[in-house]
Amino acid sequence: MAISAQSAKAFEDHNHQRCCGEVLEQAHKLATSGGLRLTPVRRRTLEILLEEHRAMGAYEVLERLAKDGFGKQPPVAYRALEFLVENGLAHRIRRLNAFAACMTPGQPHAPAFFICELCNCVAEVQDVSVRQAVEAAAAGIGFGVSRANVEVVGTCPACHKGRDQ
Amino acid sequence: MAISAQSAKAFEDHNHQRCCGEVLEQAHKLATSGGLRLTPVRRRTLEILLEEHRAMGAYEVLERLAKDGFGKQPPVAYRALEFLVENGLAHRIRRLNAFAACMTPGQPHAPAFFICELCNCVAEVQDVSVRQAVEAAAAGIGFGVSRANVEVVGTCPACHKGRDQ
DNA sequence: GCAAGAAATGTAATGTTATTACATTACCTG
DNA sequence: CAGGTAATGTAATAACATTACATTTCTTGC
Ligand SMILES: [Zn+2]
Ligand SMILES: [Zn+2]
Ligand SMILES: [Zn+2]
Ligand SMILES: [Zn+2]
Repeated sequence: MAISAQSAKAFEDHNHQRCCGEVLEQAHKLATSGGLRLTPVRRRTLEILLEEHRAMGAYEVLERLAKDGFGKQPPVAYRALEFLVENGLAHRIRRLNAFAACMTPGQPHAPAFFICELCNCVAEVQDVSVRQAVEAAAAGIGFGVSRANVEVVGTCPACHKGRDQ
Repeated sequence: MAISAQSAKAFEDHNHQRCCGEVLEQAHKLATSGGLRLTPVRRRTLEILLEEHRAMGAYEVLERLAKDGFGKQPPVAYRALEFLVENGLAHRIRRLNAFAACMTPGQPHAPAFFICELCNCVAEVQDVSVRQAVEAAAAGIGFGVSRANVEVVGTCPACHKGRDQ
């Protein structure tokens, strides 16, 4: 049995201010050490994604950026988001046509996303056993994995509880 | 270790005529026994999806349907596709904004999709261990799973071989 | 410091995917 | 065959995403 289910901050009571702060700091470190340019739009985009543990559509991000004085056209948001995704600072959630900040930037990645269909919160979990199962299945059919999306829809602990009343 | 990687027809030499035929027959059975109405548009849509082991966009399906004398507007395709998905005769591949015929309709379902980024073919694999890993991860964070998307991008056996020359 | 090139940003236009709303037709049921 | 329900057809629009190109900012070798 492989190591499984790490903490899913999104579903736990936690100091979110600090939670964001840590991720932003980590992002900053990665930028300086890795030669990435975390420009104002990009940084602001990451901050916006970090505000809540949920995914945001590109146009929702764009609206926020426009209010903050950045450009008003879709490429402004899409470019910033693309940069974040390519550099491991955000993830794209295909199921939602949306983006979420990465909660463990810079670390080895095999994320699974758990999306609550009631409150829309999204938890990113680094789960080795899911990845291993995918790799094993791929090996069984001679498939070479380059990227895997694991997106699970259901109810988060809080909403799950509420529903059973 | 759980049972893993069943056959992935899409990646194997096989009698595809027969492969389609079986799925269509199975779909027909399900329809009659389950009280589903597999109307002409819906049946034709399924046939179109079955022609190749790849996913098709709704507008691509629509074009084909229109040529066959059905309606020319998006809802024609989207409705037929929605019907097929809801009744387990097709799957939606979020990663591709596209749809693929289900290769094992009527049977218990925990599909993972393997998408070749070179030839665009898509294999549907019923893999218990992937599902188990997802369930375990979910249990670990108190999440109640209702649906899971597992979509893996990479290279299929044929393309993988070709690339190593 | 300052030109030349590269990277990032801003904007307009357009392409692609998906849904809403409503009229019409086909189907079932008594 | 009337009355209700499910399915289909069409128009309009919404939501998501990309291309193309002008402009600015940053870097780098001199
Ligand atoms: Zn937090
Ligand atoms: Zn991550
Ligand atoms: Zn086949
Ligand atoms: Zn299936």
